[in-house]
Amino acid sequence: MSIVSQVKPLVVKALKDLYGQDYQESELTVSTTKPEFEGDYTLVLFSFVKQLKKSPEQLGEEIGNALTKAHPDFFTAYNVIKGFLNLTIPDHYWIQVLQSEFSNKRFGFKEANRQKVMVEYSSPNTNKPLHLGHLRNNFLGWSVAQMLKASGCEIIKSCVVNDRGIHICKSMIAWQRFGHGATPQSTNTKGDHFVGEYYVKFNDAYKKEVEALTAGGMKKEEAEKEAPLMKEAQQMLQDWEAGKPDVIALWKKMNSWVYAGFDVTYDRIGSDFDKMYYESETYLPGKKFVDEGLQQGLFFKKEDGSVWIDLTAEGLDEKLVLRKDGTSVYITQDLGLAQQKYEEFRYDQSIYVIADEQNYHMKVLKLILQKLGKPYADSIYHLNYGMVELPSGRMKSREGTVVDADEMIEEMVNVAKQKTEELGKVKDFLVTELKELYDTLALGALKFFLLRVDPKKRMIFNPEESIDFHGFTGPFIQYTHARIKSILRKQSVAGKPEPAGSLLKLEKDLIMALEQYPAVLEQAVAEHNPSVIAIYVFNLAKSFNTFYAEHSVMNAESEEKKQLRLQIAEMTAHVIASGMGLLGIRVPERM
RNA sequence: GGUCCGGUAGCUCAGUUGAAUAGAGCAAUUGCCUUCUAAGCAAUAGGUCAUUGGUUUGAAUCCAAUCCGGAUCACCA
Repeated sequence: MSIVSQVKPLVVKALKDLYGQDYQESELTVSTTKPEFEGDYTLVLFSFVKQLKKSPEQLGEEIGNALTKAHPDFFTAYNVIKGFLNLTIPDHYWIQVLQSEFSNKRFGFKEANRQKVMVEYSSPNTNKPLHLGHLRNNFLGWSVAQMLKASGCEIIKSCVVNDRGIHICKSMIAWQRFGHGATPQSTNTKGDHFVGEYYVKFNDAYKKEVEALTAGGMKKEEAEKEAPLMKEAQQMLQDWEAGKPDVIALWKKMNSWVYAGFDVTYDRIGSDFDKMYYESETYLPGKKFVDEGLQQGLFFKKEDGSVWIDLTAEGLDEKLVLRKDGTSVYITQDLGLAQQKYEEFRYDQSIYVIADEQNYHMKVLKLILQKLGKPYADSIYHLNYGMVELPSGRMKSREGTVVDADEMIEEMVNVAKQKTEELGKVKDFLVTELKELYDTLALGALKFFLLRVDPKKRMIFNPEESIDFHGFTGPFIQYTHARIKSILRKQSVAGKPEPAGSLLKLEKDLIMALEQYPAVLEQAVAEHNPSVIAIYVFNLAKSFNTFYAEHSVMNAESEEKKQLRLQIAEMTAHVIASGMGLLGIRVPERM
């Protein structure tokens, strides 16, 4: 149990005993004491002033006095400054916390709670390679799943592959026209990049066709519809839906190239899935929702045969759920997929990791399911995150301003290699060890960079400045871990160390920080927010480095001190590794 | 235009269930490697918390209005 949750009931009781007033724990503000004041935890007194009709100073004295008298083992001192009661918790209490948890690898984690949570993330298109935005999605989804697992949930990670539609046909047309039988193998290109190039080629050629038509006097809008390439793509989509064998064969071939490419990237970044869904298989079942909605009178049919739902009462618009030609739209597919997922897994919660540009879509999806009375409707949670932008603005595939995921990782590995070589600390590493270290550092830097910011916020990525390896970064934390491990290799913790009397300030700071890990985890899970962990782990690492520069572990003043510091070091390493693990970041033993 | 999100140091971001002098990192300046890894530590400097008004003992945080930026409101997915 965290300190705060132990302090609060004692304060409530003191208030009751002293003034006969009942307060809820939620009415109390208890936080760690600011470093410039004496004490460990602080109670804010202002909120009682009015009701109890006493000055803050007087209240502080009375409560502080009562607490230290009633619990001399827990509160050893207090002071009152302005409206704040600062309480001191004795060293032996902190030492006890340390000794009971320092070797607990599951510190902060919870036992299984029988909650089943589905996390859908990544969800790529098969017509282009992954970019920086996808990486944010992947890292976020994977991390949130890991956090939920640590909090006791059973997790099903799923991925919906967008493998059908007009955009896929564009790549196919372009390859037929311009490919001349080239393959990823023959051109030595990663499959997803190979197909992505044809998507770009299509758009270039299409643009030219449109220009030619408008030059001939046609309106732009009309030209965009009449361009031969577009007509060809549309025809291909129809052929695909009709199951025309040669089109299906081409589609399968090109998709297999893309999947081979994706697999390499997923493997590299550590994304994995328990269940794959393909839109080519799930886009049809949604249609039965349309019948259901019509029967319930929830949907209505327009004269042209298209089906709609009226959400104006909810402050939204009329939303199309079925085209006039009877084919399904995006929302129809998603309705069907939600049902399919629920039938298969009977989840308690279903988390969709999708960018915030789809907030409206997800709102409508949930609303429709609620109106249809689906039992799983309320358990849908849209974990929305902001776009990753460049200093010049939003990334656009068509304008070639996307930061490609594979290239990004490669560049990070190069930076890691270069910096490591400059420092020259790992000359005795084997080639395979070096490779692993560079990967660990590169991905650590990249993941930390993308996860340290609140997911809900848009973030700006500046490729000029690239990603740093100093300060608030993954490598900084990884370095701290390696430092600790270096000590522990030289001197391991003895079996049953004795309490070491009083604590120095920096020792206590570290134990206090470590003690907060479970509470931090809880908050991060509640908010579905890995950045809470990232910030915490960074501050912990910083505290350790401050301590490290000031005090020696190996040459501590006494054997007791040495054991105490070894315990602190070991627990710090555990918590760093644990927290980073929840972010999907590995920590090296040496670097 | 409707709806939603955001605006904090030169830059990137914390802090937003109201609480002490608004915090980090980067960039800048300055010290510290003969003892556990200097990818580190310590220090200096940098702020009209978009603006105005309100609520409050107390506001970056809550409310209202305004300004600026973004997303979305497709028979695309």
